Amino acid sequence: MGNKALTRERILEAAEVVFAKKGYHEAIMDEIVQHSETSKGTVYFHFPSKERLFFAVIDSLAERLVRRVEKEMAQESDPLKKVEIALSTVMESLSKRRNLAKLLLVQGYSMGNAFEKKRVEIFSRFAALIKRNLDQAVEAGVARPTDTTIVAQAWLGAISEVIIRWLYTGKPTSIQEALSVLKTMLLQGIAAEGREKGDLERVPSLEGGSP
Amino acid sequence: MGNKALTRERILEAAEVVFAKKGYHEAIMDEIVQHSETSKGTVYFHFPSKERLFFAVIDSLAERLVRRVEKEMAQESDPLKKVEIALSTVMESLSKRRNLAKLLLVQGYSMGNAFEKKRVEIFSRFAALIKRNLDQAVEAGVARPTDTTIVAQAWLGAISEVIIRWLYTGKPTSIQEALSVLKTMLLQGIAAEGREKGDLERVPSLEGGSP
DNA sequence: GGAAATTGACCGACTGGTTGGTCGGTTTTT
DNA sequence: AAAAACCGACCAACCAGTCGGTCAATTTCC
Repeated sequence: MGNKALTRERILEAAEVVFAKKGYHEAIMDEIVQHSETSKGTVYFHFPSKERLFFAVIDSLAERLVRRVEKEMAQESDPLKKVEIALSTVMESLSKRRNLAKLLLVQGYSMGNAFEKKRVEIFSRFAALIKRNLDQAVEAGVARPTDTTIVAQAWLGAISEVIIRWLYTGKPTSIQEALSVLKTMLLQGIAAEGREKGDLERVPSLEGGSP
Repeated sequence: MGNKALTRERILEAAEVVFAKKGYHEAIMDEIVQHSETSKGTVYFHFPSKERLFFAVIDSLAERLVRRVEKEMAQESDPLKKVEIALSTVMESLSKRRNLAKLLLVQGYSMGNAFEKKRVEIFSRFAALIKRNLDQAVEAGVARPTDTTIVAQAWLGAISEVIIRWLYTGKPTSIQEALSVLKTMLLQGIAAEGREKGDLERVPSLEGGSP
């Protein structure tokens, strides 16, 4: 088993699972070791500490998600649509992968203050992504001029909260529906006054899968 | 110093400070003991475990905040204004007391999964408070009909996120300003279509203190 | 009234389980 | 044969919770 990168990946995956399930403190290194089918020595050969391992997991997940959002957005040119797509993509990804959601939205906190920097850093990446397009929407006159930094943050907070609740209580049963309510509310919250009715109605519901 | 209630209170206050500063796991019982100027035996005489002590702190803070919000709302009868007041009061309280904000918004998570129930429970109290008045606003035709449960949750999430960021990065410098941007956005997000312009503009900025 | 017993609040030295991290050694790769 | 990757038994620090005990205030009993 001489493939370094592969072993590293196995450890990362095991860590993702265990951290998501247990949270930082309750995740025991030995469990990650077991789950990764390597050994303690190996884990510590690849990652210098529990903390760094955790960060590596978060980073890699966030990276992938950002990439995905950027890719989806690139398909579209209308700024308001771009924003919509960013929202949809984030919501959809988080609601489809519990581990991802738990790690990015919740478990980080359980590190205590050590995590704050990291969390701010990661949330900021998404916020920046959204803000950029909000600004364009404002410029195009389709969104009301406002502090887009705050709005972007607030959006993430809103999404985060609704998904967290869903993760832990199972309510609402249909997260898709909730997310579409959410999206309508968020978009209306920034809409320019003179917008036509249709613009908000035609929100493409996050695809509901196959019938 | 034979006053039981007083000692209990001292311990609660010490715990509030230490938990807010360090988070659950990094808060060491001995530090709370020291800070409370009692003894380990006494702390464990009043609270059966670290976890229970933490819950007691949170509960007491949440209780007080809910009371305050309810009291403020009682002054007003217009449902939309009530909702506004609820928003303002929560925002103001959280932004004025860092300990409160940290404990209610952040540190709870650091307990790991044990806390989720509690957190959901507490957030739900506030969400219910907001939802109730949103429903009335919808009925009165001043708010667009929508899933008010989701909206209430989302609002809390948005507030929470903006305040957390402010707590940890100090940005934006003026949280008051941010919160008023936030409030405008949230209220516009639920406004009924036919609303007059003035209704959203006249948002009473969270009092900015004395000049 | 007051001695004796009881109770309730408080104290802090100690402990034992838990768990991140280490290290000497082995296997695999180059 | 040197280096890189891997292994897992072991260690030591940390800290929540315990427990034997003090002391003052009440209550009981003569």
